[in-house]
Amino acid sequence: MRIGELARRAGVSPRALRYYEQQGLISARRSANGYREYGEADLRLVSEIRSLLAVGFTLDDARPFVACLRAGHDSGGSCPESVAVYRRKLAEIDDEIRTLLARRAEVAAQFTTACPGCVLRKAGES
Amino acid sequence: MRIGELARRAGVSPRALRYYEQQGLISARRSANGYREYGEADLRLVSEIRSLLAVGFTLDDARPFVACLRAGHDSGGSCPESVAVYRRKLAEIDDEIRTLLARRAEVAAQFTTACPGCVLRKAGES
DNA sequence: CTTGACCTTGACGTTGGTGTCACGGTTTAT
DNA sequence: ATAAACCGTGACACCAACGTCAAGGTCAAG
Repeated sequence: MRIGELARRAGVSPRALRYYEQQGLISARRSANGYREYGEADLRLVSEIRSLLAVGFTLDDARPFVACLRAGHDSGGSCPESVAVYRRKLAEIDDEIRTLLARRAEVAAQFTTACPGCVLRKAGES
Repeated sequence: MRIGELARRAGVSPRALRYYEQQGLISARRSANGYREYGEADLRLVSEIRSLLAVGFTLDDARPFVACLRAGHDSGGSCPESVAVYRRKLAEIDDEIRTLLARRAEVAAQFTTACPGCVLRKAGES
């Protein structure tokens, strides 16, 4: 199939697919006229990339997963490198959550300090 | 005082101060040679901006706070517009926290699905 | 034969808050 | 007088994942 069809089936833009290729995540053989030609396996690769991007992974993070699928594994996340990325990502997310919680507390503190009483009323006045 | 001194005292770069001015957050009179000349009040404005940026506010968010200080209030957060920003920001942060929690759960789910058993071991194998 | 839908590469725009030149004038100290 | 440190404006670089033209080649249908 050509890029337009793969894009439709995967729910992405052709531009995105060219970008993934440029980043070395996917590849395509070329037909005589220069058009990219994809197989069914590529749909799986793109789907994997998409589901990873959807949960906050970067394209770089997705690399080991794609490599894992290409290596013939039925799951992109079953290779050691992918597992490492999973762990790192979970740690990163936990970090961000902690940061946000701390930030929330700090904003709330600044708020009450700057305008005591405002917090409880719906339209605060100084 | 000139831009270099204000920058040092506020712990920012002169570049940042020029940017704040360009964004309409601070202003400076010019001495005969064209140099920006600041007063003590400007240090307070910049400090306010910094403490807001530090907790994830944008420069745009900081605008009402600066206006509030300029209007003579002793706290940048005591004006109604600032209070509105505080509320909005708290809501945004809460949203981000919820998003991150959901994302964390989803990543963990993908992880266990892709590689059941990997989660518990330190060096997972497929 | 021409419209129109598809494909190609290349390159700039987006977002925020600066960093980092370039190029030139001013001031201060020696 | 001259070097060092300061100031000015203007403009490109950054990060990520594309969107959106530009300018053109390809191909099937009518």
